[in-house]
Amino acid sequence: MKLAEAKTQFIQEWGTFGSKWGVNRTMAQAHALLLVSAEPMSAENVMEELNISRGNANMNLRALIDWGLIRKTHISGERREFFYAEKDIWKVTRQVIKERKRRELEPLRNMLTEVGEGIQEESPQAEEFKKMVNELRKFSSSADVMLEKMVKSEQQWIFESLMKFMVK
Amino acid sequence: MKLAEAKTQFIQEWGTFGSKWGVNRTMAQAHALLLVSAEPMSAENVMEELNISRGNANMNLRALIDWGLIRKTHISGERREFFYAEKDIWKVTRQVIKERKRRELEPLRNMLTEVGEGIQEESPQAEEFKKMVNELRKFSSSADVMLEKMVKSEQQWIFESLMKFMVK
DNA sequence: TTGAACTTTCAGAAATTATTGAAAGACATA
DNA sequence: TATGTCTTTCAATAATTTCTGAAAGTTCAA
Repeated sequence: MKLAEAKTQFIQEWGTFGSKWGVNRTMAQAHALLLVSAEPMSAENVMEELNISRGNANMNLRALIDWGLIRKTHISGERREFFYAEKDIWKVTRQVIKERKRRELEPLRNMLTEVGEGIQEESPQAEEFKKMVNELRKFSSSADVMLEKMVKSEQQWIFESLMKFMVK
Repeated sequence: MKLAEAKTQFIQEWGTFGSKWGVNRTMAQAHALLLVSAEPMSAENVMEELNISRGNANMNLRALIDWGLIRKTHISGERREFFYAEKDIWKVTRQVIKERKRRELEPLRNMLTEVGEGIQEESPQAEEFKKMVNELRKFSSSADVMLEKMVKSEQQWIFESLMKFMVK
């Protein structure tokens, strides 16, 4: 297998994977591209590699910066900006957890609190609703604590530790 | 807050949440609806509650069955089918992990193996590519083991245990 | 075996999401 | 402050995803 084709396949499938998880396909592809690039890339490079427009490249690179997954840099003698990805996979994972938690999990938890409170009705329907909302709230609270620990942990050993612990 | 409006908000936001994670919004809404329903519901009921067509209701209820999140049942004297959701949140979580792992993580891991093997080239670019693919493979392997343990675990205590363990 | 009740399918339509490209903006140099 | 280079924005357009509804399929009681 040639490098170019392996790289293309990697980028394509990473894009597909991203889109199954609600991430813009192009954003995921740009991330994949930078992850395997030995050098920082310009917006121009990214446009060429992914066959996308300048606007699209700009928007998705900015989104990756907002997600904390890539950064801008400058190369001496060059005017334009270059982009490079965080390559430590554990750091990448933590960052993704952190952002998804903030953007998606926390609003959901707020909603659960909101809809769980202040329902006076005591019909079986109301009880069932309150019970489920409460179950979800308890669960999300545990998950939240766990994810927060992961975000703050410096090491990937969490996985290994968890594995050992759960042997049983 | 009235039950009806709390329920509507819950269903809507659950749908939004699902769509951010790559789950069809209507499928997530139907799941939310059944989660908080005290009784099994007919397709007709679901159509009315969510304001969707028969075809849409049918497809999304079937998808939920395929995901192992709801089941069909019969009510004596009734000809049509009724649907009810698994309500144990830990079981629901395990089932979602199991399915996403099977549908999305495993193909990705196969891809990593495929593109990582058989690249002869030894340029810095090729080395960088191979290194990253290998990092991802190692990481996904750990994650895979961890998720498999979670899927097989009978208890939600994993979270609590993990929390204690990680105190540090 | 017929037909009423219900379920499934899927081609076309609608809604949503993503992309383009041109214009405006920013910045550095002279 | 003019000019060239590069970046950002966003309205219009395109691509993708989802939904509808009618027809076909299934089931079952009579």
